Parts: sequence; C-alpha cells; structure tokens
Amino acid sequence: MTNPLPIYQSLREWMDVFMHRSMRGWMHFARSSGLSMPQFSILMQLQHRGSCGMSVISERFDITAAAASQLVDKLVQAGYIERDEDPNDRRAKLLRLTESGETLINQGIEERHRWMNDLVNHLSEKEKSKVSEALGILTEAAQQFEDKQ
Amino acid sequence: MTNPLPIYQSLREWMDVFMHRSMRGWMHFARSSGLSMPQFSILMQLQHRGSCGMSVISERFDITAAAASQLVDKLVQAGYIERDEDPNDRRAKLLRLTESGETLINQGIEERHRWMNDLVNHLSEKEKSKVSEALGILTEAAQQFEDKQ
DNA sequence: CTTTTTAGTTAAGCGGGCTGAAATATATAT
DNA sequence: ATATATATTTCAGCCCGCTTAACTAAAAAG
Repeated sequence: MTNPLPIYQSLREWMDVFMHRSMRGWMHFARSSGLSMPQFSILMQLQHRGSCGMSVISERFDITAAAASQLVDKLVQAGYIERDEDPNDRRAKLLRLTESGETLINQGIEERHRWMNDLVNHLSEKEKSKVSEALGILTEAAQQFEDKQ
Repeated sequence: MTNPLPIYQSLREWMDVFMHRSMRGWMHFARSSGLSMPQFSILMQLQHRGSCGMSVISERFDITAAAASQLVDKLVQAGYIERDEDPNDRRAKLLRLTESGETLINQGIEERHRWMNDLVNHLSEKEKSKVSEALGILTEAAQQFEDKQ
C-alpha cells in the first residue's frame, strides 16, 4: 500500500493524521504545565523566532498591546520569560526565554517527537532513509519559502 | 543540502518548521471564524473521528461533562453541530457536524493545505515523487499505530 | 525646545471556559 | 420493584484573555 499516490492526496492524508495528533498533544502539554494556550504560544514563538519586543508579540498574535503586556507579565512572573529594557530604545522591552522557559518548550517538543520516533521505528531501514530524505527536502523548501514572506 | 541526514534530525527540523506553521494557522483560522480554540477543537475532533457522544468529548479534552455540554451547546446554537438523542440509549446524545460545520473545517484544512501545496510546487518532479512516497509511508504507519492505542 | 509619535503599562469591564454541586432522566443490577 | 449507576444539563462562581481608555516615558520630527 505504499504505491505511488498523487502528491496532493499524500499531503492531505498525512496532514490530517499529523495535525490532529500534534495539536492535541500541544494543547494537552500546555494545560498540564499550567499554561493557557495563548501563554504557551508566546513561549513557542520566542523559542522559534528568538528574542523580540512586546510590539512583535501583539502583531504576531493579533492582539492589542495591552493584552500582550498582560500575557507576558504572567509569563515573567512564572519565571519563563525575562523582560529587559532594550538598550537601543529605552521605551522598548526585550523579551527572551529564561532557562526554565527553554526547558519547558523543549520538553514539549521532545514529547511530540517521541510519537514520531515511535512511528518511524516501525519502518524498515529502507523506508527510514526514504522518509528522512523527503523530510530534508521539505524542511529546506519550507525554510526558503518562509524567508520570502 | 539534501544529503542524508540522520532521521532523528530530519524529523526534528521538519516538525519544528511544520508545527509552528500549522498551529499558528489553525489558531488564526479559528479566531477569524469567531470560534474559540476549545470550540474549534471539538469540531476538528468530530471531523476527524466522526460522530460521538458527549462523554467522549469530555474524556478526550479532559474537561468535566458540564464543560463539554456547555461548549457543545454553543456550537449547536451556532449551527455547526447537531445533537440528537442516541436511539440505543436515550440518556445519551449523538453529536455530529452539520453541513455548515463540515464546510468550515474543510476550509481550514484547505488553507493549511495550500501552504503545503505551494511548498511542494517548488520541488522538482523527482523530489515530489520522493516526498509523496515518504508521506504515504508515514501516513500508513501512523494509522496502524493509532489503532493500537 | 516643543510637538508628535512610538512602546509599553495599568485599570475597569465584558464574555468565555471551567469546576463543583444539584437536578433530571434513563439504564442496569439486585 | 427498588436501588444504584450512567449520561447529560443547569447554575453559581472563579479565573483568564481581551478590549478600550487613560497614563508614563522616551524617541523622532519640526
């Protein structure tokens, strides 16, 4: 049943399975770590795109500056984020994950990962190498693609 | 740069890019359709796993029966879910997506899909077929794997 | 130097998700 | 037939995210 399917269909099926799994997993993980999804998303964003200012948060999540400020404040108090003055612009703040924040997100990634790993471990060596190559292709394409936006 | 990477690393990189993208996309879509994430997740669950009773919702999302009932009620009033009596057990309810609910979720899938499609369209024919095959392998593995849990 | 714009904070208030407790109705067990 | 268990609903109350409006402070423009 690993016959060549049209790529459109392969994508659709894969995304269906994978997205449900990973969304559910993340939400569960966020909850179990005592964070709301909005809070958790901010940590993910900082991990993914690195340090940024408050205004970036409000733009990226499409919320007001006030909402961003309040959300971030909770994360600061929980010890997951550090909020320092931007040396280049004393109005602005620089947000970055603390070690504890980093650890938390990495744990989440690790869990999500474990599922995929278990999955992949059921494959033959040949299948593994095919999958590995294909994911490499996709990742590189995605990175180039992101840059263009 | 599509040299053979260890599969562990390919997975990690791919998931990093992909998960951020798709999570963000889903949340944005949910918000723009006027639904909260919990509400939206219920619709996704119904689309993914098909019709079910109220108790399944509360178990699956790890919320009380009361919370499930309230969430579902809003979705019923919004016209996305139909809530009928289960003919086999008159205490229970059978929840299923209405046409409008189905359409909504499919739109979301379509959007998520479009990104992947654009991505894949940057690939050569040869790369496309490799990716297609690999995703087929993964999807099948995932489906077998799910069944066992 | 004054004015205006930009970055962020604070507070009041709305609506939403969630829980616990109480209630209803049906199914199951004895 | 009665007692118990199960599936769901309703309600009061809490916390949280979000918005608007008012405020502070610093940068940029004139």
